[in-house]
Amino acid sequence: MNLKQLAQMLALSQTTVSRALNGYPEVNEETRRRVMDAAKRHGYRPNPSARRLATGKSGMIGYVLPTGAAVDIDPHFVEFLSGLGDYARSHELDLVLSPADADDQETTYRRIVANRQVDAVYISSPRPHDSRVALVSTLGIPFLVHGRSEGFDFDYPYLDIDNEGAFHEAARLLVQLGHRRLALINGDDRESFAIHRERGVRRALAASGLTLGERHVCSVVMTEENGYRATRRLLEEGDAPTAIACSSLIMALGVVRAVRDLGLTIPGDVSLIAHDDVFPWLKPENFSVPLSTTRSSIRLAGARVAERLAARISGLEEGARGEIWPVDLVIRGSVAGAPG
Amino acid sequence: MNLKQLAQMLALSQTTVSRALNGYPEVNEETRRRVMDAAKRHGYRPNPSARRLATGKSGMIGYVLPTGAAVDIDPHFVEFLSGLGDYARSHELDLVLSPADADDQETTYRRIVANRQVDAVYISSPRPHDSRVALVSTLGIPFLVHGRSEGFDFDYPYLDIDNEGAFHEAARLLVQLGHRRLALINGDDRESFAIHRERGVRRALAASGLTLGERHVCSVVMTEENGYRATRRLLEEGDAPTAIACSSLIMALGVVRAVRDLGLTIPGDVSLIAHDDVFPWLKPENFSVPLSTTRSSIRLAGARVAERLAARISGLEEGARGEIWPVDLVIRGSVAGAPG
DNA sequence: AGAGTCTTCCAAAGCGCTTTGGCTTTTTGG
DNA sequence: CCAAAAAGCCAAAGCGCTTTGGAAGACTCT
Repeated sequence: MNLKQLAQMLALSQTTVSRALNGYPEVNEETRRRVMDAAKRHGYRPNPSARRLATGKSGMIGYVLPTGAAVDIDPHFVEFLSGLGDYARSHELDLVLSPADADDQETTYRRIVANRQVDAVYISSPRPHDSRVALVSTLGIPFLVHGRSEGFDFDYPYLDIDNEGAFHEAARLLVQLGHRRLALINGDDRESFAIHRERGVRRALAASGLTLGERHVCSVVMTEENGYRATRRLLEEGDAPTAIACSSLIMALGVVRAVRDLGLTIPGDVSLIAHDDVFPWLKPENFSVPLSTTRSSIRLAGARVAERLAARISGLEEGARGEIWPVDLVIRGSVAGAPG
Repeated sequence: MNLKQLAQMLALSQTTVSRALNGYPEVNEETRRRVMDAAKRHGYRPNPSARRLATGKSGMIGYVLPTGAAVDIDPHFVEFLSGLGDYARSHELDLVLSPADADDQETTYRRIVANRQVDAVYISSPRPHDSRVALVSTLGIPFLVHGRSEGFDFDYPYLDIDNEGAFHEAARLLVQLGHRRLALINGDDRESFAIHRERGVRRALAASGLTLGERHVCSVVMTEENGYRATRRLLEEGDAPTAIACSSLIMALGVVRAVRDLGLTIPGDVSLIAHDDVFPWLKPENFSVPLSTTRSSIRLAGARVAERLAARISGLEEGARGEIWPVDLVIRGSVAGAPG
C-alpha cells in the first residue's frame, strides 16, 4: 500500500493525502480525518526510503564507532546504549553505528553526513580540542557531545556530568578524614573526563595545602588488570598513599585485589572511593568492603542524549546548551580515617 | 556531484555510467575505465538514498535491540560489537540498532523488513522455539542466528559455540578429579546456551553414574550479585557441592567473593570453572586464584557474524549452514582434587 | 550479400515520497 | 454586492539512482 493507491482509494490527490498525513495546515480537518482514518485502516506506512530521498531526512541518529584490532569498546557503552534505547524505542528512532578506523574517523563522519544517512550524531569520550567536535560542527549536522571538549572558540551542545565536582568532593572527604597522601587511578588522561577528575582532586588537595604527587596519579585504560597494577605500584613504593580515588568500578576490582594481595585492608590501611556509572551487573555495595562511590547513571545520560538529539532534529532545541549533571557522593564502608 | 552531472561531463548516458560503475558486463572496458576514472577524480559517490529507493538495498545490517525499564543489555554485547565492527569497518557496512520493547519485538522486525531498512539481520541469545527465528524466516530477509534455537521443522543459518561440549569437558575434568557433587551456576535457562551447558554437565555426570542435584543448578541473570547469592545458597545448605561450573566471569566474581566470605578457599574447598567470553577488562588469569575457564572469544564471533551476513547479502552464502565453534578448556589454579 | 548475433550504448520509465506553483471555490471586508 | 483574501485541492516536477526495452553498428556465418 503506497501513497498513490491510498490517494486513489480516497479520490484525492497524492498531494493532499501527503499533506493531511504530515499535518500541513492547508487541508480541511474533515478531509484530514478521512485520510488519517483510511491510512490507519489499511496500515499505510510511508516508505522511508522514498521520504528520505525526497526530504533528506532519515529518522535515525548516528554514532561513529571507533574500532580497530587494538581498540576495545568501552563496556560503559552498553549501559549508555540501554538508556538511548529507552528513549528511542518509544519514538521509533533508530541508531546507526558506523564502525570506523579509530585513527581516521573523519572520513566516516564525512561520509555519513554527505550521504545524509542520519539526522544527527552524538560524540562520546571527547578530548580537549577534539577534532570530531570541530568537524561535525562545520559539517553542519545536528549533534550533541556526551562529555565535554575544551579549547574551542565556539560553543556547542553537550551533556556532561560534573566530574570535577565529584572528585573534588571525594578528595575533600578523604582529606577531612585525615588523609594526606591521596592517589588517583584515572582513565586515559587525554580524555576530558579524566582531566576534570584530576582537576577536582588537585583542587581539593590544594585547599588544604596538599598536592597530588606525580607518581600518585596514574592514567590507564580502565581494566581490572590495570587497576591492580597501578595499586601495587602505588602501595609498594615509598610514600604510599593512604587513600585512592579510582575512576571506575572495574578498576576498583583490581585495586581491591591488589590491596588484599599485599596483606593490607580497606579501609584500615587504605581508603577507596571509585566512580560508579551504575552497572546492573556490578554494584559497589557488593564489594567485599562496600565501596564508597561518586555515582551517576550513565544509562540515564543515554536516555537524555537521545531525547535532546530528537529535540534538536525537530528544531525544538537550538543553540549551544551545555548541561552538567551533579554527581552523588555515596559513602559506604571503604573509607575511614587515615591510619596512624 | 550526481550521476546526471557525471554522465553529462562524460557525454554518456546515465545508464552507461551507472552500469560502468556497478560492473555490468555490457559496457566497453575502455569506457568503463574512463568512467571509473572520472568518478574517482570528481569524488563521485552515488547517493545511497536514491540507490536505496531504486534497488531496495540499504547496505546496512540490522539488530533489534530489546529494551525496557527492566531490561539490561548484556555487557557481552559490547565485545560482540567490537568484532562486528572489525569486519564491518573494512566493508563500509553500517549497523542499525532498532530498539524495541523486549516483549514485542515482532512489530519492530516487521517494520524494518517492510521498510527495507536493512539488508540482513542477526538474532542473538535465541531460545528454543524462538519466535524471532520463525518470524524472520517467513519475512524472507537474510539473517543469521548467533547461538542456536531448537524445535523448528526447518533449518536456518547460525553461528554458535559448542556450549554443551565445553561444559561437558569442564564437568568431566571435575569428575575425574574426584568431585561427586557438582553445581552449575547458569544464565537464564530459557536461553539455549544455558540449556546446552546444563546438558553438557549432566552428560558428563551421567557418564560416571552421577547426577546434577535439582538444588545444584541455578538459573539467574548473570550479575556479580547473583553469582554471590547462588554460591552462598549452594554452600550453606547441606549437601554442598565441592565444585562449581559457572556461566560467566562476572558471576564468577560473586562466586569467589561468596567462597571467601564463608571462610572457604578455592580450590581447597571448592573448585571453580567459569566460561570466559574474553573480555579485555576482566581476565580469568587475574582472579585472586587464577580461574580455569572454557574460553571462546565473543569478539571473533562478532566478526564472523558480520562476515557471513555480508556473504548472505551478496548471495555468496546460501542455505542453512550451521557453524559450531569448539571451545577451549583452559586449566588454571581454581581446580583441584575433591577435598576429603 | 543477407540474416543472425554480439557489442555497446541510450531514452525513458520507474522507485514512492514531498513540494512548488496554480487553480477553484469559499469567505471576508468595505 | 464585489473585489480581495483565504481555504482547499490538484497536476506535475523533482529527489538521484537502477533497469527495462530497444536501437545502432560491428561481426560472424553460410
